[in-house]
Amino acid sequence: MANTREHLMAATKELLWERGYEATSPRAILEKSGAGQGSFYHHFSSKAALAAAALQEAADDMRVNLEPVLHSDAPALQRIRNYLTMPREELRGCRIGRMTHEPIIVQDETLRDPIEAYFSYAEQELATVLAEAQREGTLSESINVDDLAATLLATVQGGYVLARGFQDPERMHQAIRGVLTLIDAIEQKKEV
Amino acid sequence: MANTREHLMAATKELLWERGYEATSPRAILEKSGAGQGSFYHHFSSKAALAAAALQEAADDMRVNLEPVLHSDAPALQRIRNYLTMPREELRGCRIGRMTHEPIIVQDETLRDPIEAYFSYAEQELATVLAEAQREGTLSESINVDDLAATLLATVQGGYVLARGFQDPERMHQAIRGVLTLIDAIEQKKEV
DNA sequence: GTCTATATCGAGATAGAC
DNA sequence: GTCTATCTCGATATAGAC
Repeated sequence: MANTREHLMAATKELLWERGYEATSPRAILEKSGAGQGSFYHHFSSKAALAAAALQEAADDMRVNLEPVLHSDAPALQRIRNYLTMPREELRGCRIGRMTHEPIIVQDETLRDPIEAYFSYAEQELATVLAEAQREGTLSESINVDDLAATLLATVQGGYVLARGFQDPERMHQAIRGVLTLIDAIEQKKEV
Repeated sequence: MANTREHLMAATKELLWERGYEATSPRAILEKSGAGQGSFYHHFSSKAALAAAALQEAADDMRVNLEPVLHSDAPALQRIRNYLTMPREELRGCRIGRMTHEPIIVQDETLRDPIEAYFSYAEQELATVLAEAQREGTLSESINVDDLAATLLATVQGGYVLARGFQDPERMHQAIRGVLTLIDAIEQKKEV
């Protein structure tokens, strides 16, 4: 197989999402990917190395999903709403955010890097769109866009936590609706 | 030791907070608690049974922290602000929320129960205080208090995720500031 | 680049003495 | 109630042949 490496990566991405890092064993990766023992340690020096590569890919996937939503030709504040309401796998949790509570991930530079980079990217992008909304006149200039961007990200991340805690996707939607209501309430109507 | 059981519980609460369920081994619990093998399985039938008891206690602790903040004699909306800004161990994460991403926790009724119960309690309490704010005239009646309560909880939970992802407590504060700003913006000034 | 065999260690629990 | 000994299994690799 020329693409054994890809198979290993794909299996690892799935397993990390489902079980996290510690609970994902090389054995499980081999079974899911169909690769053999030898292939694993031929392509990657360790479980950590494979996981780091898989996390990087997962973060890239998420960027690819986010990009069109925040850069459509809709008005800025509408793009923010679109971000908040974009389809999500509520019960599976966030592939990136779910890793943050494993000490081993947070302590290992290589493993934490893709996570921090993704969050950083997402906050930046959101803040940029919020700043556009200010220029368009729909968002008050008095709002700190970096803070609000963090709030939006946090609401989504926390929404996943609630959905999983209750085992009910609706709990995430509820949190999202709440923040949408706040945004509606502060939206400045443009002169006509 | 008459209170070996308590020592086991206390050690487990700490370890669950720090490492989560799967990564917490009976061995580690014994070392931290100072108890011996025999005591563990004398007092608890399994690791899961001990963890369930420990999670229940942790949730109770959190209730005890929350209660005075939401039931002080401050105006309702101020109590909400106090909730959002109460001191937290940002980098340690939420003792309850951090568990939600472990499949084994979510699948086991006994383990998920204390988590769901705590979230349910917190949402209820927040919603009640928000409804008081509506009666006091500082919060618009058009706001759905259940949705907003979910948003507040989610912001805090997501704030933990961000703080851990960046390994920076400030990231949580940022998210909190953002939602405080929104609340300030929608607050209805009472007639004087 | 992939395979099978082997090694070491800790997890999670049981057994039976004290 | 607590102790020490023991058991079984899976995690995470390494070794060396093909």
